[in-house]
Parts: sequence; C-alpha cells; structure tokens
Amino acid sequence: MSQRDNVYQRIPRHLVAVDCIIFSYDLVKKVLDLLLIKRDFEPAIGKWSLPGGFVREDEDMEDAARRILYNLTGLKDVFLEQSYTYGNVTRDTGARVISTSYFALIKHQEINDEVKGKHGAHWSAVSEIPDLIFDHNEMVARALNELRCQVRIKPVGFELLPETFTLVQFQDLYEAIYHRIMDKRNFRRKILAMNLLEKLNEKDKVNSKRGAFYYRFIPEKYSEFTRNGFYFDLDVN
Amino acid sequence: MSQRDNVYQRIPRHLVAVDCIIFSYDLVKKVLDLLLIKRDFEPAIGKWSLPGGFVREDEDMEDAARRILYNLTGLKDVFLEQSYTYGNVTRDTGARVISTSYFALIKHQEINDEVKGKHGAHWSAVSEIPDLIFDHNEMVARALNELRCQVRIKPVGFELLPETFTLVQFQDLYEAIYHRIMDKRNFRRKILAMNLLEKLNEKDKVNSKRGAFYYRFIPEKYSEFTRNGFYFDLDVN
DNA sequence: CCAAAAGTGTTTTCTCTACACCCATGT
DNA sequence: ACATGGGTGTAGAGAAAACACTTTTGG
Repeated sequence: MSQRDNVYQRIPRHLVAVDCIIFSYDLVKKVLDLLLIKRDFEPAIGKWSLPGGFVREDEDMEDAARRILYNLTGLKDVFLEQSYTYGNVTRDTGARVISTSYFALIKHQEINDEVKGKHGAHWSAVSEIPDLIFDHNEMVARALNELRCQVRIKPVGFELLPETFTLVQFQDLYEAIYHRIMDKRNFRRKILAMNLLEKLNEKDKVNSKRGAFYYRFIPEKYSEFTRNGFYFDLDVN
Repeated sequence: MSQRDNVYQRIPRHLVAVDCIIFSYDLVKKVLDLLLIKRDFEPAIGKWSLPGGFVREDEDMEDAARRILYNLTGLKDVFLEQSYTYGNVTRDTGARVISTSYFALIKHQEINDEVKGKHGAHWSAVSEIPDLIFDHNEMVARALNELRCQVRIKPVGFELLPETFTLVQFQDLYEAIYHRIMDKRNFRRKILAMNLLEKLNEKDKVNSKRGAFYYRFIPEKYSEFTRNGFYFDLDVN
C-alpha cells in the first residue's frame, strides 16, 4: 500500500469485481449469442455464470474487464462499454462483492476457440439463456436493453459483423437484436441514406445463386455523422 | 467480518465511494442547478466537490447515495438513479477509490436550507459549474447528458417542478435542460396530447396580470403510457 | 389604455409505413 | 426452365416544423 493511502486508513474496504457480458452474432444461425462459463470456484461452483473476476489493486476497472475478456477470447481492442454497477450487500452469496458489468461486442469468427475451450466457455443464444448465478440474469437483461438502445444511436452493429457483409446479413443482425422482422426495402433505404456503407464489387455467393453484394463500414463517414449530432435510427416498428 | 467472507479472504479490497449529482430547477432564475459542497477533508480540502461518501460495510450502494442525499438535504424518497462508475487507479489523488455516481432530481422548494447550510452546500447553475476535484466535472457532464436522454423517455421533468405548475414553467424547464428555445405552440400541443396533465382551475398570477393556469401531473396516466411502450418525446429541435 | 405575458390554428414539409414484382444465376 | 434468394420504387398517412395574432388584466 502506498503512502498516499494513509489518509483513508480507517474506511472499510470492499471486494470489487467486474463481469463481462460478451455478445456475438452467429451469421449462420442468425442469433445473438452470449458467452457463458461454468463457474470454477465456490460458492455456486459448476453453475452457469458470466465471466468475471476481481479488480486488482493497481488496475483500472476497465482494464480488469479487458483482462478477463482477453483471457477468455484471446482478443484485444474489443468494443467494451460499462453497463451498470450492482452494489447490494447480499447479491453474492459468498461475500459482499460489488460488481460492475461491462458489455462487449465481438466478431464470432475472430474468437480463439482454443483459449475459449480451456475455460469451459460456451455460446448461448440470448433467447435461451439458462439460469445464471446471483444477479447475472439481471445483468444480461440490462445489457441487452442497452445494446438495443446503443444500436439506434451509434453504429455498434458493425462490431458484430465481419469486415465485409451483405445487406441481408446486416438486416438479419438487426432482426436478431430486436427479435422483430423489418421491411427489407425500408431498411435498405434508411441504412444507405446514412452514407456509412461502401458497396464493394465482390459478391457473397454462399447463400444464393445470384449472390449478394458485400458492403463495408466506413469509419471516416461516421465521424462526420457524430460531429453533426446525427441520429442512427433504424425503424424498429 | 462474517463467516461467509472466508472464501474470498486473499482478494484485494478497495475503497468504494458514491458521489451525488443533485439537480434542481430554479423557477425564478430559470436555470438548472447543481448542489455542490466545499470539501472538508484532505486531500483537496476547501475545493468544490460533488457531495459523496464511502460505502459502509453493510450498506447497499444505493442506500449509501440516499444517506448522503439525506444528510445534505433532509429529503427522503427522492428520484435517484445510478449514472456511472469511475474506476481508474489514479482518479482520486488521495488513494485508489472507486466511485459510483448517482444523479438525483429534487424540487428546489423542498430542500431544508438549514441542513444544507450546515454542510456548506451551494447551488450552482449547470452553465457555470466551477472546477471540481478529481473527475467530478466529468461526472456532471455524463449525468447531465443522461438527464437529457431520460427526460425524453420518461417524464422525469416533473421531479423538478412543484406539485402544480404552469405550462410556461414547464416549457422553461425544458429549455433550461436543453439550453435551447422551443416553439410554444408545438410544445403545448405535444405535451397536452400525451394526456399526462390535468388542468386545474387556479391560476398563477405571479408572473402576469392575466395569470396562467396551473396543471398537475397525473401519475396514473403515466402507467398506461409505459405499458403501451409510449415515448415521451418533445421536439428538441 | 397600455404593457406584458398567456393562449391559440393552419399550412407545408418531411418522414414513416405499407406493399409486390422483377432479376440473376446454378442446377 | 425453374427454384432460390437478391434487389428495387411509389403512394398515402401521419408527424414535425414554421409561423403571428388575439386575449386578459393590473396598474
């Protein structure tokens, strides 16, 4: 403990953890996935849980979340955002633990399956999430809600897709996030009107004979976008 | 320390605090205010600061925020919402303190000035916030942004007004929150179309000879509102 | 009677929504 | 030639925005 801590010596201290809500999108099954682990220590060992861990003494809280994320997926530079802090005395049955949840968006195909397997992590469709320990189901619900809000304001959807993707895939993603079907023509008109996408010359021929054009997100365009206080709002009705 | 804590004995513990961003609306000056205090302990004693305090051992985090709020204002049952958790190692120059900020909305006239005075608390217009300690200016900025978002989705504005208020006052409040003037006719049409307000027979004669009708918020109407997934969206353009 | 604030409608523009058929290609 | 998924346009309804004058009343 460093010298400067003297001032606060008599104050009670707390266990502080972070929990990660790791979303990904399965292009094939067309579902939004969540990465869950089997908890490997007591209490509640063997139960499904969000990946999490304690914040170290000289570690920024966000760094703690990134560390956990890295250990589980092998990924750095991931989209990560703080969600909410759960601070009830009895929320963890093992001890009083204050936990801040973070939600991450990763690309399904980028994950290192070897690393993932080592920790007993599994993808679970958000529509079929099992009972999780403590208040983790609540954490997921809140994060999912935040994801739905964010996706309307910022183009975070691109974090869940490969570099290049078709408009059909893009729409499928939105339909998975909102659990709702959208009108193809309206969706395309709106998304293209935002001028955030560049049409490429290659086609994806996996899903149809005709093939669908690939598009690419243009981050530079997005800067203009936010500078002008733009609103990334797709019809969700 | 209770028995159940044994499991986690070797984990490092942290100082955890809450800071309160207490908004209020000054009907006369027509500005959004923030309650600030002069910090009364080291480090940074004497500097402007958000009111805050450490989370006790057997205290829910939200309760800690309510305790601080109560000590400063004498108010219970206040609108209070968690904003964000600041977890950088060096954010507090005295020690590593993790702090969660909460924002509160209180009615200007309900505050107990005696209690407030005792703690050296002062109102400051949000447009003229002084330099605050640590990352408190950032906390305010984030909370203000959240307030602006919330106010579009939920009718939280009513938390800042007296029981009865005129439409002029209501619009003034919105203009103060958004720092923007709005069209009187459009504003009134929209707000009345929501059916959340009951027109009373009394008039406020303070600000005009003709007098302006008082209105009252009807919470029951609001329940219908949210059940149907309604959107409380005033034009902010 | 006049100053000062409250209250009130209409028109135009834009955005949202609903909707159905042709296109390209591999088999 | 046909089955499969990809791609396109338009008309109607509803919401948002712009805009200026009349009303009330205390002094």
